[in-house]
Amino acid sequence: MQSTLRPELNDKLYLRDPQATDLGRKIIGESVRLIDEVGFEQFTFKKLAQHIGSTEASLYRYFENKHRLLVYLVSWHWAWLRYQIQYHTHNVPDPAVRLRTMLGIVTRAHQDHAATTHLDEAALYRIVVAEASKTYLTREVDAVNRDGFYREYKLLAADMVAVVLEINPAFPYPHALVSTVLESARKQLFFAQHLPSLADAPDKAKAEDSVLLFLNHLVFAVLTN
Amino acid sequence: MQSTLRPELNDKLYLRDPQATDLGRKIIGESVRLIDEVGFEQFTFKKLAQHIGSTEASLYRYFENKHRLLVYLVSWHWAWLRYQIQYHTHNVPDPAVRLRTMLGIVTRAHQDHAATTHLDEAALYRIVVAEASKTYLTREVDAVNRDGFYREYKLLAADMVAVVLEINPAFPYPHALVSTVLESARKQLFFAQHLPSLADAPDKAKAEDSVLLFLNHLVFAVLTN
DNA sequence: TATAAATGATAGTTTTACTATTAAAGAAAA
DNA sequence: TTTTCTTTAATAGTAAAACTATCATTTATA
Repeated sequence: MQSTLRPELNDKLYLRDPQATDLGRKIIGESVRLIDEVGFEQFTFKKLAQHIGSTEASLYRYFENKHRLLVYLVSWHWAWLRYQIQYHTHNVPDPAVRLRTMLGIVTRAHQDHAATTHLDEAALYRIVVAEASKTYLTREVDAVNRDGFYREYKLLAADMVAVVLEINPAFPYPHALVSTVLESARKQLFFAQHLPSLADAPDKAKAEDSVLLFLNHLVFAVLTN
Repeated sequence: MQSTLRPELNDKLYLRDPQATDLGRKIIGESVRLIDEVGFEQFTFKKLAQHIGSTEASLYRYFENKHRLLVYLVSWHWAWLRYQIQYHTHNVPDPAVRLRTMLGIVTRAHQDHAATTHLDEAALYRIVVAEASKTYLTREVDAVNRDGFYREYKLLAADMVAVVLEINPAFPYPHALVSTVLESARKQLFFAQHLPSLADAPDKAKAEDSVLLFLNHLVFAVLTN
């Protein structure tokens, strides 16, 4: 899986490839645990260095700053989702079934436990839910976008748009629908945990299932109307 | 309008009521201009103090920190939208028409130019689009929520949920639908400006109209299915 | 006019987000 | 096996951010 996923990631995301060295892999693995624990705002390179027994200066040789590291982690997640989707849909002829599978994977209701990697995927997903918006809600969006840093997300969205159009070629807002669904998947999960009156998830522990039901209902109602 | 809006805002949002004093109103007015200009991350109390000819220490007497100030500004916006909605829907019998009006106001395609206040509403809306998520995407969500800081947003959402249920009382995900629409309204506008491949807004200048069309399509397709 | 409250001026602290320098360690090449 | 290159560690330092504290002064209020 590693060799399948790694080369996909834009090499501008980092200064030095973190997957290529021991320290680099420690940075990735431990940053996921730390950000999940303290949140992105409280997360600093200094703390991370302490956790892995290294120094701030060394970390700066891998990532320009912590924001870039976040973009890297989130991109890794999108690439990983995309891989899972391709794996589970590549020989499914019915586009509706494929879209359903996609939604399952995106909400993580359908989880792959098989190929576990060196990083804690569940923790990474929590990070994506709580922090992914911060990758683009900055003044530097346009500059960052120009460097292709949001490629993984766009590729995932494009794959879904293709299926949407296969189901309903006349649907006039495929891009908006897909990005709304992708954003909503995370937001609804976050709301279920923290602002439950904004969601419809009666059971916090099974929030992912409720969100999946909602999104399925939403998407298929819109596309078959 | 001021007297209608002001008392609605949770008084825990601030340390000293900014609407009650000259300095307070300057803080609100100028912070909207500054945040719109430099973005929330680059915005500091020091810069704001310089802009209004005051000092950092004085600003800290009004707001605990810049995050609370952002929550205040965003809450003001939600309260203001809610006021507009009530004004424009209070004697409209058809819930579908009311919902349509609500969506128009929420996307700001339908604008009220009449009651202009001491703050730049267009700038505030840009702030809401780009920064509102940051009001709840923090480690302190739960604590902040306990203090009722998200009340205005929830009230707005509740109003919309009521109309949704009036149109389709059997619809199983009214809260999720409404919060998805509210979030999507902002996100799609942001995407239209910065990541256009994630939106369906051919004309950047008229993004609000495209977003409104999309949301109307989405909501009524889902509710009448 | 006395008194309280709000603001301004000034200064100081801690933390963050870096950058720079030099030394040590390890790997690869000669 | 020595030389050379690259990577990391250790240490130190800077500028700015995010506050807090103190006290003088202005402004409002009783």
